[in-house]
Amino acid sequence: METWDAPARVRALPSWLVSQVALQARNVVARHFGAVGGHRTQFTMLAALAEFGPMSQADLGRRVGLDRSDVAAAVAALAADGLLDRTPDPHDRRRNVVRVTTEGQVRLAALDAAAHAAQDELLAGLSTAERDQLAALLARVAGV
Amino acid sequence: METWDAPARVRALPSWLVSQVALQARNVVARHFGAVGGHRTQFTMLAALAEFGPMSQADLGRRVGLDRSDVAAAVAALAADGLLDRTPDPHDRRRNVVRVTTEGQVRLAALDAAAHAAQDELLAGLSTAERDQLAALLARVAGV
DNA sequence: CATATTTCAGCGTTACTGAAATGT
DNA sequence: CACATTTCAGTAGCGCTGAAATAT
Repeated sequence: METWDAPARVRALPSWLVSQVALQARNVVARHFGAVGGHRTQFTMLAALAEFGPMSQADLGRRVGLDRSDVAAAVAALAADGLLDRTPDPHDRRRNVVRVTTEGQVRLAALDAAAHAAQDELLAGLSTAERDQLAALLARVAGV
Repeated sequence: METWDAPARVRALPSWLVSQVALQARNVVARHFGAVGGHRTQFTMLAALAEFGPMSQADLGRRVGLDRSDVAAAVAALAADGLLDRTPDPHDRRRNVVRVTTEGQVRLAALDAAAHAAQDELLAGLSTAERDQLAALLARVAGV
């Protein structure tokens, strides 16, 4: 929580501020997810499969904004842990159909709780109304 | 500017939103700085030296939140380009005293203009009041 | 033939660690 | 002796590219 008194020209840039907060967020979230034995990528992928149902790896990547390449690696790791199930699509044999297992749903619940705890720690200095305001503004900039 | 319809659980996380915006910011800023022939790191370092005067590399790193290791490399590159001047401190011969050159001040002005253009592009969807609100909230979370 | 999917090997950037050399 | 500074070599996460193999 040290303050390094950055130059005024830098401190005034939203792009710099958002990068600083993103760095903090990355560290806080990684620590909370790590305590449950998971990663940021696992959470987004399991959440997408739980919400939208089984889909191909390419669709999964497009859903959560992850590269096809990284999805392949993450899916392989999650499948190895039994958290999701990867089977060839009989209708289009280029594809793998990916679906969450029961074990995966348990992991997702744990990651969800960890994610919420991380938000509380990250945004400890803001009121509920301010958190909502921040989230709304960020969502508009992100185009989400 | 594609929207991939992320899962609700993920989309609602400020930590995820801030990371998405930080990624956009990184790309926009890199493009604008690149057009001037510079980097994000150069800007923060030159700005700190211009605002606070000559200092050691360690102090410079603490100012702008950069690692000692990365500062050494960046200072060497900037010194090679004549944008700053690095001389041994006569009072403490472990240290290098770093100061901006005239050429460095010219580059800083160009980077400053590029930075502002990048903010405009990044925050195009927000009003001036909303940009200020976002910056204020981010500054509080960042602890700056 | 053009296009799409999965997979792998590798790159660039950012933040960081560990350790050596030098000096206070 | 403990500590600080500079520097280098190397690591980890993240986002990405290029290309091969496979299938539509």
